Amino acid sequence: MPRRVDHDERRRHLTAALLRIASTRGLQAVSMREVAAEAGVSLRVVQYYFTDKRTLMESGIAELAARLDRRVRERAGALGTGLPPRTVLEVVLGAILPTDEDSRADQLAWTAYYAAGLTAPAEAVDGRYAPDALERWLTGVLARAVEAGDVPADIDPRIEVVGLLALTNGLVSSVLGRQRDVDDALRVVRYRLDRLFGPTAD
Amino acid sequence: MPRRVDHDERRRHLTAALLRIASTRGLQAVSMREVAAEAGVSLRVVQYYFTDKRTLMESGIAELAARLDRRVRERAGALGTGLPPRTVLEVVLGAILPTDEDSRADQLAWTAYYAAGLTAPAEAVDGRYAPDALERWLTGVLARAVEAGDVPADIDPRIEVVGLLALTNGLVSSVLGRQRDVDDALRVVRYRLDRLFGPTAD
DNA sequence: GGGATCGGGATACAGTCGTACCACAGGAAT
DNA sequence: ATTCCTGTGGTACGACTGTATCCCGATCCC
Repeated sequence: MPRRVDHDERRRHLTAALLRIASTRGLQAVSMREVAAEAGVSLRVVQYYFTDKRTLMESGIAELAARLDRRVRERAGALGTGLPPRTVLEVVLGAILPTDEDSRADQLAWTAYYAAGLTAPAEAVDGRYAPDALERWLTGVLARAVEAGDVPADIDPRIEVVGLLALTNGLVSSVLGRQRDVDDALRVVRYRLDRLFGPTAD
Repeated sequence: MPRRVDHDERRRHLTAALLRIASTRGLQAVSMREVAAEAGVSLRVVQYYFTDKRTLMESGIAELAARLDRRVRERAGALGTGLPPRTVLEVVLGAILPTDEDSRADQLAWTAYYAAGLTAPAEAVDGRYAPDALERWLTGVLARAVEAGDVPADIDPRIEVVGLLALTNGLVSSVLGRQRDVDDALRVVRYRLDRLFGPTAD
């Protein structure tokens, strides 16, 4: 059989299998054997590329964080710089919402990891995804909007952004739970932005 | 040995033990044996009062829903009727945030159940907690505030309330994850209400 | 007083889990 | 050509799981 093997490629394959299980059957359905079966390999292979289950799980959350981060970064980057702040906010917040099946699956897995981390501080989600960075970035964007007069001068950019991010997270949760669909969630976000930026000059 | 036993009391005791485990060590740490140990009884007793594990778990989420509901209802009720809408909203949303150790524990358990329900549709959280009822109630409150002129006439009470509830849920999540403390979260909620109700006539 | 029933102690069973270990095929290095 | 190392199949072990079964002390009904 194949001699020299690309370990990274192998690991990505297994990690993808792990996340597929996590997003469809939950984190408690993730066992080394299940991952092996999902990836179409033997248990030994999973053991070989991830010595521990802990290592395996960490690989899962790392990949997840990378995916979510990439999704936001891609959409923001695809629009270039110099966009109106209102557009930046809408695009970034919209990128967080689970708009297609892939992002829905990732957000499901992310939620599972987050919940697990809440009651297992050791393996917490921590600053992996670094929402703080996002928070700081958007706060800067909004602060510039204040200076430009796009937005009432008496707002607090920091608290506005914290609120917008919390709002979006809350909407994600309700979309995942199917209490609301994505379009409704987007409508709520746009409504908030409309009220923040005044009458829409759309 | 005690002969006739209060089954409901027994079940409440066991359910409390279950929730204690769920909120500290997570839902995956909940086994019949662990619940028995936490409650100081034998495995057989847990089996006796909850034939299934499924039954046990359902008792847990039912109790949780009752607690969260009671918390909101108590605080709102303690203030009587005829309060200004702004106060009602602040009190109700504040009652959702985990302000003390008990409510924090309950929200942790709730989050665990919610996450589990997302990937196990069969035993989903469903309409148990009925946030829809809350949503409708608050929408009515806000609609009356519009009529009374306490609030800009061009707002959409329904979307405002959906946004406020999503915001609060998002804040709960970040408070549980210790990215923010409760006071910060309360500040964000009050800030939003200030912007909604205009200059605070505090 | 004698069943019958309730409450619960003890233990067993089959399954799944993470992990460890042994064996071995086959290219790499010498 | 021999040796060594890498990748993988198979399997075993001990811990834990939910569930089932057997048993018995105590109280209630008659």
